[in-house]
Amino acid sequence: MTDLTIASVNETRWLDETQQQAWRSFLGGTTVLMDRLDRDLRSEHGLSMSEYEILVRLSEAPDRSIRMADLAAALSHSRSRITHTISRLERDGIVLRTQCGTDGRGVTAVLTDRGFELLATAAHTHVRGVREYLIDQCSAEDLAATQRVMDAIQAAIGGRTF
Amino acid sequence: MTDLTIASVNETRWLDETQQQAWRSFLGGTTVLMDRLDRDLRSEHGLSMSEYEILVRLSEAPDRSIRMADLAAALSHSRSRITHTISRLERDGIVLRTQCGTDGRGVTAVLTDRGFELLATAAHTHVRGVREYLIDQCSAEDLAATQRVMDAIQAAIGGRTF
DNA sequence: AGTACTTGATTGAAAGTTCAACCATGTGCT
DNA sequence: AGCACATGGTTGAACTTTCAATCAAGTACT
Repeated sequence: MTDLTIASVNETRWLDETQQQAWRSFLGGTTVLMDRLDRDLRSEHGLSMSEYEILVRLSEAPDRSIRMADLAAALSHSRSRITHTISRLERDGIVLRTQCGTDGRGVTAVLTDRGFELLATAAHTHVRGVREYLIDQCSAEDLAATQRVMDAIQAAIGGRTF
Repeated sequence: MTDLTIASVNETRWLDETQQQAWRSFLGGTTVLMDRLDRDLRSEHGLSMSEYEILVRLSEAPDRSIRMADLAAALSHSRSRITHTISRLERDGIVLRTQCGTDGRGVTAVLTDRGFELLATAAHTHVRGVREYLIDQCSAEDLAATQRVMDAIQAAIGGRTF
C-alpha cells in the first residue's frame, strides 16, 4: 500500500490493438445478440427480454413465487424497475402480488397459470434464438471459454451497489 | 429443402445443462459488465455508454464527423435514437450538426473541441473499467475465444432489419 | 418531365428505466 | 419502551428508447 507511487495509481494503461479488437467484438456481439433476442420475443409474444427473464425465474422457484427484492437481486435490476415491471405484468394477468407471510414489509410476485402458459410458448422462440445465434455458431470449447470469462466478470464486479 | 419434415422445422431442441449454464453466465456477465461501465461513466463524466460510443466513433472518423445513418448502422441503433441522442449532445455543446455537401438529405454530426476533451477524459475511466472487469480477469486465450464467439454471433445475425 | 420507389432524417407520443423522496416495517441498542 | 438505523417496497417526475407517421431528397424507369 505505502509502496504505490502516484504514477502507478493515476496512469492509464491503454489497450493494445488485440485487446481493443476483442473489446469491440464483445460490445458489438452482445449488443446485436440481446437486441435480436429481445426483438424476436417482442414480435412473437409481446414480451421483452427482461420480462421473459422474470417469468423464467418465477417458474423455477418454489410455488412459482419470489419476493420483489430477491427478484431484483437475481436479475441485477433496481427495486424500482421490478416494481414497475411487475405492475405491468400484473395488469396483464401474468403475475400476481401477494403479501409475504413472514415479513410484514415483503411482497412476493407469483406466476399465474396464464403467465406459465405464455412462458411455455415463448420459451420455444427464445431457445431457438439462443441456439441459432450463439450455441450453433461456435465450438463447445469456445463456448466454455466464454463462460469462464463471463463468470470472471461477475466475480470481479460482484453484487450491485445502490 | 423439400426433404425437411414438419417435425424438423417445428421441434424445439432444448438446451442441455451445460449449455444452459453457459447461457446464464453469458447473460449475467454482460448485464453486470455493461451496467457497471455505464454507471462509472455516468457518475464520473455524466456520459452514458451509448453517448460515449458515439463520441469514440466520431473522434476516429475523418474530420471527426460521421453521417447520422452511418452512425446508426455502426452502433446498431435506430435512426430515431441517433437523432434524439445527437440532439441532446448538441444541446450540451459536445457535437454539432452540419449539412452533408454531397447529399441534400444528409446530416453529419461533428465532434466539437469541447466534446473531444470530454472524451479524452472519459476514456481513462472507460479503459480502466474494461481492463479491471474484463481483460485483467481472464487469460489471453479465453479472451481470444470469446472474441471468436462474438464475431460468430455478429456474422450469424448480420445487419439490423428495420 | 413524370411517376413510383427508396433512403435520410426528424417528430411526437407511448413505453420503459432511473432517480430521489417517501412510508412502513423490521432490527439492534440502551 | 424508546431511539436510531437498515431494509422492502412504492411513487411520480425526469429522462431515454421505441414506434409510427411524416417530410424531403435521391434514384430508376417510362
